[in-house]
Amino acid sequence: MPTTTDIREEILRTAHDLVFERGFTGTTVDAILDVTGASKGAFFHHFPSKGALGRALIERYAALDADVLESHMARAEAASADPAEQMVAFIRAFEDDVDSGELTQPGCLFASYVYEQIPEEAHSEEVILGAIALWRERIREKLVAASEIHPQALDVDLDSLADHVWTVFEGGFVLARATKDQTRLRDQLAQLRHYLTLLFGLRQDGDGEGNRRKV
Amino acid sequence: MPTTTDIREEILRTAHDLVFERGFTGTTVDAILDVTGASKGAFFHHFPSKGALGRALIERYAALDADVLESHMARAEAASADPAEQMVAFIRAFEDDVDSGELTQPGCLFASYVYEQIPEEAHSEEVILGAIALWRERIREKLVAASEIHPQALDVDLDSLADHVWTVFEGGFVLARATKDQTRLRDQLAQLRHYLTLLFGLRQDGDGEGNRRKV
DNA sequence: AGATACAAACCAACTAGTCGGTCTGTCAAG
DNA sequence: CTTGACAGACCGACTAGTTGGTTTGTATCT
Repeated sequence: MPTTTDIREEILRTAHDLVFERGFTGTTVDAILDVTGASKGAFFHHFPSKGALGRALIERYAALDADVLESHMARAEAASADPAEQMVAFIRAFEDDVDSGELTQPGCLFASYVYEQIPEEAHSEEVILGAIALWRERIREKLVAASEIHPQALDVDLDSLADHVWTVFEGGFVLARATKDQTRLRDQLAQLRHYLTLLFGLRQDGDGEGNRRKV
Repeated sequence: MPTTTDIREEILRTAHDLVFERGFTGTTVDAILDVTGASKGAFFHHFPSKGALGRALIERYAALDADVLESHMARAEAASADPAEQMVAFIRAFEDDVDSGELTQPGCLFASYVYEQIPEEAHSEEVILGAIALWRERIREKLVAASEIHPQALDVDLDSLADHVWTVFEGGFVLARATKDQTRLRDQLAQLRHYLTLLFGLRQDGDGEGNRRKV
């Protein structure tokens, strides 16, 4: 028995898809209504304004993002006790995601928001900043631990190195979007992985050469 | 004596600024008119449609982008004969740009376009793809030459490594935009530089430690 | 005269948001 | 068990303002 409030989730879902590919400003309320089949009354019953939808969207996205971060990190932690190896496994987990076609369309709602003017009432900046900080902190603790075990080949700033992971993701998203080729994202993540491998002096792992074979 | 057709350039300039911070869809023709003081007739005299403006904007941006690529590469080539050192100098040139406050607002019009639905008639994809290809090729030749001199510490794919430079720029832009802190972009470029340094086994250069001092 | 480079009023389509009303379920009184 | 009061979810026509784009007119230059 479907509860009535499913319609809010339905709106959120389709709104996410539309905004993800057309941008927030480029997505009209009517377009969302057309796809969901919901009425205008229903929409504005659940969201006081379009800006409020924008807020709900990034919050939802940030929560999903945090889940992915945590689940992939947990997987990496299970794979090895060495924090440096964990970071490598962490990155590789995302590469595997791309290969297994996990991501339907690459991209990041944060970047999308950052390049647009989102209604003030959405207060998207604080959500985005929070997400960035979360990645930074979670990864930084690994890097600090890693640098205590492995002598760094180069004395790099671990704060910005932590950010670097996020950065390569974002850049990879843009590249994959522009070229419409998801494998480009995976290759970029591989480069990031190589950097960490070199920095912490790890031996090359499983897949033979540092490169992926072309698919 | 200003020629009358300056108004087209004026429109282009202000449109760039507005689109750069609000996105293309979020920038109305009227808004551009308000800032420039131009009339609607003037606008549609120079541009058959808003989509045509979008086209002119990326073309212009791509040309500027190519100039920056070439000028910075030329500077790097003048600094050293070693292609690996040139790449390092190339990256550092951009870091210096950030430090000297060259960039008023960080970001990339390509990324902005990629995250929006731009009118078809703009054919922005081909321009963006061309810009990416330009960076890829110009940098790849350096990397290939570098790998012939310096044994790579890790056998990475040079094609995707060439893309990686572009990727880190794009990611750095998003990071700097989200945090409204340009130094984050510089730090990300530094990480990229460190990666290349490690990969080609270069000695650390001028500024002592691999990190920048905090500003 | 004819082309170029504008200006300004104008338009149809679309925009987010509103508003009166309906439908459904719940819960308490009779 | 029935009835009636009430609340939340939802509908869809409507509106005020905005959107990209057009039309008509005009001044200037060749």
